[in-house]
Amino acid sequence: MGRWEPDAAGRLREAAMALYAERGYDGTTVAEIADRAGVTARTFFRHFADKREVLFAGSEQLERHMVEALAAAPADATPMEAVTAAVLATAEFFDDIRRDYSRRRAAVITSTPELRERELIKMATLTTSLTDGLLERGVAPDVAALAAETGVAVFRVSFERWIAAPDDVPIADVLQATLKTLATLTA
Amino acid sequence: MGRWEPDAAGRLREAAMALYAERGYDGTTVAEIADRAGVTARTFFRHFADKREVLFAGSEQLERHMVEALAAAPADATPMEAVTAAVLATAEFFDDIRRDYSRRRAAVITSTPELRERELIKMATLTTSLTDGLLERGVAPDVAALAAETGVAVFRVSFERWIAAPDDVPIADVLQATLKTLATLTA
DNA sequence: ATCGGTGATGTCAGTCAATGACATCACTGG
DNA sequence: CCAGTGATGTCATTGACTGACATCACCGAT
Repeated sequence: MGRWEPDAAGRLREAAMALYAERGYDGTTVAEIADRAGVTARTFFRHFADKREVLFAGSEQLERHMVEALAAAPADATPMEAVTAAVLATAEFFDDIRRDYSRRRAAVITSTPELRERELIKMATLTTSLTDGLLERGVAPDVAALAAETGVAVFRVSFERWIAAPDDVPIADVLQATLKTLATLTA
Repeated sequence: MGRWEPDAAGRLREAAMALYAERGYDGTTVAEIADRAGVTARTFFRHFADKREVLFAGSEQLERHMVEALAAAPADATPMEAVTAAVLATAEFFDDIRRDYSRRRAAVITSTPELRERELIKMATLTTSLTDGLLERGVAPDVAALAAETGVAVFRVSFERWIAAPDDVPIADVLQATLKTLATLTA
């Protein structure tokens, strides 16, 4: 396929993460990322819309997965039950291998305003998708929006906790714990 | 003060809004904005951090105002009562004159991803500030975060409604109505 | 009224993100 | 072995943003 080695996008992702972690986002140029990945800057922009997007490559996949889990929930499930299924489905994306990457990624994002902006809009998009999924299940608009918002909040909080947790704690446990906390809060 | 006319920042704001509305955000260059305002592009960047920020100039002011209103609430007010005071205080910023500007501004923002990102981070910052304000009132962290989030949501929804509402509806009424809806929802 | 300081602006040069147009190479199927 | 396809390289260009330095208006002190 490629002119040389395969998986240029993957190499670009790794190169970007390494350089962002090492020199910071602002201190890294696209040309440097491309060099390290063995391609040109032009190729970088063929794989990623901009310099930020390289850190959010998996997000569409995750979103699709959550929406599918939402749709796959039993027809008689309550809105919150369906959302819970979608949230729990994220566990399949974050195994122990991804944890180290996730940690470094989170560190870079929180320290870079431009990247925090991008993350916020990704979360907003995710919320919209889940809301739409609930609407297709016949959920009332108000309830759908609120349930989706809550689900994304649970995912966000859980993800942060998982990153900060010891290495032997799987994300599934954290998600369950967060959902339990939510239940006690609203009880 | 200025080399020529005063209030260069104000002229830049108006010029930017006019051009964004006319040619779109992407179709407008900073040089064009500066030209219309009678200054150079370099001066634009002395007043605004970047091309996006020119549309969010008043936000720090609004945020400060809300935080002050929050702090000024009676010591025995509940967290939600204090947040309500902060939300209602925004009415002083959006008179009828600002309405037309707000409408055009909203139209540009919703149609430009880059600007939506910036708006999201502004709202996130506002939420953080309100949370901090509540913490200083001795509110428990969980409650503070939730109350702040709710308050910002009310403001956001109200603002959208106000823009869509007929010209004779003041924003204060919309804010009250939204708060009332919230009360019935949580009842 | 003159002088010097201060702050805002202009000028200039430069870096870097991002995009369009076109050439080129690797791989595929016939 | 050849033509087609897709990914990549090359080149040129635009435009956002920054640093360094000069310049001008204004203000207070002399």
